[in-house]
Formats: sequence, C-alpha cells, structure tokens
Amino acid sequence: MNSPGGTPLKSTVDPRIERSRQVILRAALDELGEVGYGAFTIESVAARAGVGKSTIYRHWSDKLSLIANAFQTLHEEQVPDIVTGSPRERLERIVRHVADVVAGSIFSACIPALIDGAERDLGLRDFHHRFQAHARQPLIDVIAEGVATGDFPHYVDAELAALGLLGAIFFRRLMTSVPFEADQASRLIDTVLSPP
Amino acid sequence: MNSPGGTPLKSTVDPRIERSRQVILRAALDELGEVGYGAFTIESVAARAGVGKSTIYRHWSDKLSLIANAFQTLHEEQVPDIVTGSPRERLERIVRHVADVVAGSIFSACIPALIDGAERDLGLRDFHHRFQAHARQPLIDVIAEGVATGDFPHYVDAELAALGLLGAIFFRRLMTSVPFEADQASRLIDTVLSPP
Amino acid sequence: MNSPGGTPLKSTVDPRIERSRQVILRAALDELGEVGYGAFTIESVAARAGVGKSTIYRHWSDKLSLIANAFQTLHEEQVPDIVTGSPRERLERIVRHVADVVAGSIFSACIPALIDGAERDLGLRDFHHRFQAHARQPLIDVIAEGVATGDFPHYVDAELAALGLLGAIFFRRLMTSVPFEADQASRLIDTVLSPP
Amino acid sequence: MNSPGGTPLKSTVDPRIERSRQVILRAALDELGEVGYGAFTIESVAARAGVGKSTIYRHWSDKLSLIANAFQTLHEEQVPDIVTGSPRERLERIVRHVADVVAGSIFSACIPALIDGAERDLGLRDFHHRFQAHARQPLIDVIAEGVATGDFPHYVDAELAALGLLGAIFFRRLMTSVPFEADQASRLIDTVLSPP
DNA sequence: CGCTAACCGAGACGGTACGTCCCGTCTTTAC
DNA sequence: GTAAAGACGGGACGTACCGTCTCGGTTAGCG
Repeated sequence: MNSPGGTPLKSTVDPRIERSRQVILRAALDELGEVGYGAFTIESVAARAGVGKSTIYRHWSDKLSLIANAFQTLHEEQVPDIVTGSPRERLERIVRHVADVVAGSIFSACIPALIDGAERDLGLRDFHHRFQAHARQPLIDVIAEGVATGDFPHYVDAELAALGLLGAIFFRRLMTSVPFEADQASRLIDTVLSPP
Repeated sequence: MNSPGGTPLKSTVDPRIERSRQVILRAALDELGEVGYGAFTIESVAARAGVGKSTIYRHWSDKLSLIANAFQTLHEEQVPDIVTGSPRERLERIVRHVADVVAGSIFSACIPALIDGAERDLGLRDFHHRFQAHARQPLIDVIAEGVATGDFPHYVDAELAALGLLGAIFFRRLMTSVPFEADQASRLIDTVLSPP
Repeated sequence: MNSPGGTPLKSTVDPRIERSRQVILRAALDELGEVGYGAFTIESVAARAGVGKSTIYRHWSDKLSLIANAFQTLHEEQVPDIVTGSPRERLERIVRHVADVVAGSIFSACIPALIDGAERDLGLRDFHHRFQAHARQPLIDVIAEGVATGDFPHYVDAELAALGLLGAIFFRRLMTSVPFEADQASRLIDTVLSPP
Repeated sequence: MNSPGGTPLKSTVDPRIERSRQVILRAALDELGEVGYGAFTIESVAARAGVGKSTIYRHWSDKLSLIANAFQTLHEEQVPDIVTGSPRERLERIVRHVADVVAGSIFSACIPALIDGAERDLGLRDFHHRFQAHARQPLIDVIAEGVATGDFPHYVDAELAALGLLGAIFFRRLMTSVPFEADQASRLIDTVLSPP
C-alpha cells in the first residue's frame, strides 16, 4: 500500500482519491510543523484537512507512514544547485543551502520527529536513511571532484569530509541551542578541507 | 520561628524517597532503551520498578520530566579520558570513546528520544543542550591545544573542527544505517584536521 | 441547503448506539443491585457489558448520569394493578405489590443508592422525586375514592394516608432489619384507615 | 475495635487520645454535613481536624466506622420529650420533634449517607438499625398507652401506627422534594389514628 | 442519462495510557 | 512512646487518541 515510487497500474484513478491525498498530506505537514511529532494526532490532521479519519487510514496504514509519505513531498523542493563554478564554490553553495534548510523550514521542524520515528519503525527508518543518502550524494560528488582537480588536499576522504560538513550542521540543529548559520559555511569548509 | 537555634527546617529526608527515585530512574532508563520514547509508558516503568504509578507522579510531574531526570543520571558515566600523550593521540582516544558510546550504550539508545523530547519540552531541551556543551568541551580543548603546539594546522577553528568530528559520528548514528565505528576514528581525524 | 426538498437532516441514527445503550444499562442495573452504589464502578460495568470504557463515557457524562438513566429503565415494569373490586380490595392489592417490590427486586436493591445519589446530584434527585410522585398517585387516587364511597372514614386525608402506608413499607426497608411483608398489608391498612 | 457501646477497661486513657477523638468526630460531622457522603474523604477530615491521617486510622478501622461513630455523638442531643400531658399531646410533641429533626439538622443531612452505607457495611447497618429501634421506642410506647387509655382506637397496632407516622416523615425527606413540616403533625396523627 | 460501485464524512467501537485523587497501610522523625 | 507528616502500592476516575469498523450519502464513470 502506498509505495513511495509506485506507478498505478490503472491509467486513471478516481480523482477524489488524489485530491484526498493532497489535502491530507498538506494538512499533515502543517500539523507536524506546528505541533511537532509528539502532539501530532491523526484526528487533528483529519479535522484540519476537513476529512474523515477513515479516509486517512484508507490511504496510509498508520501515523508513521503518513508522516513518512508527507516527508517525500518535501523532497521535490530540493534540487537547488547548479553546476557552474569551481568545486569549492559549488561546495559552498551546497553547504549554505543545507544550512538554510536545517536552520528553518518545515523539513527542519520535522527532523527530530523523523529521527525518533525511524528508531521505532523499520519502514520509516529505511525511508529516512535512503532519503539522507540520496541528499548526501551531490556533496560527496563535488568533494571527490575537488580532490581530483586538486582544489582539495589529496588525503581527503570525500565521504568522511561530507559527513563532517553535514554532521556539523545537523549536530548544531539537534544538540545545541544555536543552529548553524549559512555565513559560517566558508569557515567550516576551510577548517575541514583546508583553505584554498 | 519554631526552632530556637535557627536550625535548618529539614535536615534529612525520608530514606524511602531516595530509594524510590533510584529504582524508578533505573527502570525508566531500561525501559527507554528497550522500547524507545514512542512506546515509553509510565505504567510500564511502574511495573518494571515494582512501584505504584502514583509513586512516580509523586516525584515527577509527568513523563517528560521523568525522562529528563533519567538522562541526568547518565551524566556520571562520562569522564573517560586521561591526560597522557600528544594532542593527536588524546584526540583520537576521545573520538574513539565517543564513537563507542554512540555506537552502543543506553545513552545511545536514548538519543533519539532525547532529541525528540527536547523539541517539545523546554526543560528537557535545556538539559540536553547543557549536557552536550559540557561533554563537548574536552574535545575542543584538546584541538585548541594541538593547534597551539603545531600538531594541527594553524587555520583550524577548534570549535568547528570539534563540531565536524562529533557531527560525523552523530550523523552516522541518526541519519544512516551504518554507525560510525571506532576504527575509522584515525581516518576521520586525518580528513578533518589533515594528517600528521 | 443540500437537500432540495427540506428533508430532515438525520432521520435515523446508527443502530449500534441503541444496542450499546441497552447492553450498558442492563449491566449497570445488575452491577448496582449486586455491589451497590458505593462499589459501583464504570470499569466493572464496562467489563460486565463487554464494552470499552470509552463507549460508556461516549453516552453518559459520568457515573451518576449513567445510574440515573439506568433507573429510568425500571420505570416500565410498574403498572401492576387492575380496576376491579372495592377501593379497600384494590388498595390492599396495591400495598401488597409495593411491599413485594420493596422487599426484593432490582429496584429495591437500588433504592439506597438512589437516595444517596439524589442527595448529591440535582438531575438524579429530580428524576427520583418525579418518579416517586408518579408511582404514588394510584394509591392516593384509590384512597380518595374510598373516602368518597364511604369505605374509609371521612376524616382521612388521602395524601397523608398514602404517605403513611408507603412510608411504613419504605421505613422498614431502609431503617430496620426486618422488611415489611405483604401479609401484613391488611393489618397496616386497618391501623391507618380503620377496619371495614 | 471501636465498638459503639464499649466501655474501656482501663480507667484512665491518655488524654491526648480522647482529645483527638473529639476533634476528629466533630470534623467528620462537619465534613459530612457540608459535602455529603459521596465527597467525604478521610484526608479532608484529617486536614479539617488538624490531624494526621494515621491518627484517624488508629482509632477507626475505616471510613464507615468513623461515620457510624460520628452518628453516635448525635444521639446525645436527642431526648427532647417530657412526660406531661395526654398521650395524644405527647404523641404530637414527639412527631413534631421528629419532623423538625428530619427537616433540617446535621443528622438529617447524613441520613442518606447512613442508609447507603448501611447497605454495604454490616457493622454500620447494625448500628443504624439498633439506633433507629431505640429512637422509635418512645413513640410506640405512647401510642400503646393511648390505646390502653382509650385515647386511640382499640384496633390500632401501636407498632404499625408508629411505623406509619415515622414512615410518612422519612418518606417525605427521602423520596420527595417537599419535606414534612411540623405543622402537619396534627393532621397526620388524625389521619392515621383517627381524630380525638 | 441512469446505475452501481467506489469513495467519502462522520463518528461509534474496544482499547490503552494518561495524569489525578483518594484509599488504607506503613515508615520516619519530632516532640 | 505517641502523634504529625506523609510516602507507599493500589485502583477508579474521566480524558484523549489509537486504529478498526459500520453507517448512510455523494460522486464518478461505465454502459
């Protein structure tokens, strides 16, 4: 049910179904951002979406899969980056973007819920990990490219370096009271990858 | 007023209180580690501790403050490090220790719960952030020392570097399916702080 | 608005509701009769009725309104009397019936609970008093008729006489260890209304 | 424990004990009259009496026996009647007194609680019944005397007549919204025992 | 078009945990 | 050595949601 990437076999579905899904997902995201995971209730989402509770359960098996699915819809708003400039420049642009997103967005508001949910629900965990791996890849690629071109030191392990950069940003979001700000991106990159 | 000599009003407390607190906190930690934050139940803790539910509510106002308090008791098991060796050696020892703790321990099992709880409860958040800052400090210190002694490059920002190292470890724990292993500590340090 | 012909908005109700009400009221009466008002427990009623506690609270706001409502269902079992015979004969039949009911029946088992409940809950008190007035009326009527026909002394106040007869029966039930038995009905009537 | 009529074997008791008993009984009666049986709690009585909960349990085995004992202290305030006048006059004086007491007094406020409590607790029931029998006796006696002197008809059963008179008063208190008033005493007696 | 099947909202249902209150017992400390 | 203070295990309260399940009512799209 409700497989993230599955295309329907039937060429056309009842338009009411799609309409319900949209309304509910939107309401779920709003709710999650507003009250957080702990106070997130299906009944609130249903009320907010102007929909019966059963309509939600008709499309998602439980609370967590609704949340997981809602996250996917956020995925589309990514892909911010272009391919111009040196690896260093492109890396900085990516890091700034990540910092911005993590600093404040619906997505950011939902991260703790996602982390906790992933701990308890296998399906959600899988989605979470795959999603992160996917989002991490461009960063790794651009670092690897920079190592190849000599923009970054040869001893740099692209994967570990990407982990250090992302980790710093997420660590600040999740473990401290002061989130990482985009302006610090340059100094972070200098520290981790040595200055140009 | 009552006592002539200005003696403290309550010099000692009922020993049962302390005993109950210990038993309950222990049970709470066990429960948290086992079933996680989402399935954490006061009633289960009470049963596990062999205690009435009301005894728990007599000492903690609600679920979250119990959890917050339980975490504080984990604070004692830190202080792992010694002061011998070069900054590089001591840094690696610290990183390995953190990696070990994050890879598997009651504390590790509770991190997602802590992160999620901190998002909704102000008191828990404060505790969480103060606790992390405290635990982070030795790492920052040893990096700063290494920069001063020339063991690490002069351009390194100790705080950002510490963030990168810790962030990498926690990121792997929270956002990927493969936790960071202590064996990778050396390579991580090389990447972030350049090799010796 | 929606329906063109101005049809009632909700002609029928979910049949499950009525079914639940029946089952629960029955269980509540049984429970009341068995364990009494003091030990009457919503949770026991739920268990006895094979119903979730929330189903009870969905229909009744609290314990007392459930009890009050349960009593109303006893209202139906009255109407025992016919209209044949002299006033004296009919009076005796009524008194015997009351004595029988008060001596032993679910209703009788619940009287103390009802009296006590009525003392604290306005709604229950109203019901209790209205119910009693209703049940008292036939007795008053037949006495008044007897006074008119000369079967009873002219100085008899029908209402006070009815009170005396009923009072004697209830007093025995509530304030003594020996309930009034139907066989004594004749002598009671003779005493209060003088012999034929 | 705490048998209603038992005299202590020891000639002298610790005066604190007696003092505690008095304070607690007084507080219990006040509490009962104010909040009723349903909201009557030991903890409230303890607070009102300025006494520890355990002090109450040291003297009474449970809530009901405290209440029962409290009632006994009301017994002393009875004995209202004198022995002058004809049986009819003395009867009326007794009935008026009962009506007054039942219409409004701490005792009256506690009757429903007592009735309900007696239904569930054997000890309380015994006390209740014995207490009532005792209080009923003077009424029976004076009626019997009146029958003997010819003041009342020869066919009158003194016990049933007393039951009718008392029953009428209590019935009005417990089962109707209009309590019996002392002014109606004369007419009630006329109806039940025929006019002089 | 008109029918019928699917989908819908509404919300009742059996549950479970919440956090509160009070029970009656038991322990500790102060007077 | 008694009493106050109050901690304790227990259990019912009434509330909030869970995820499941009927209900009629309303579309949609096929025939």
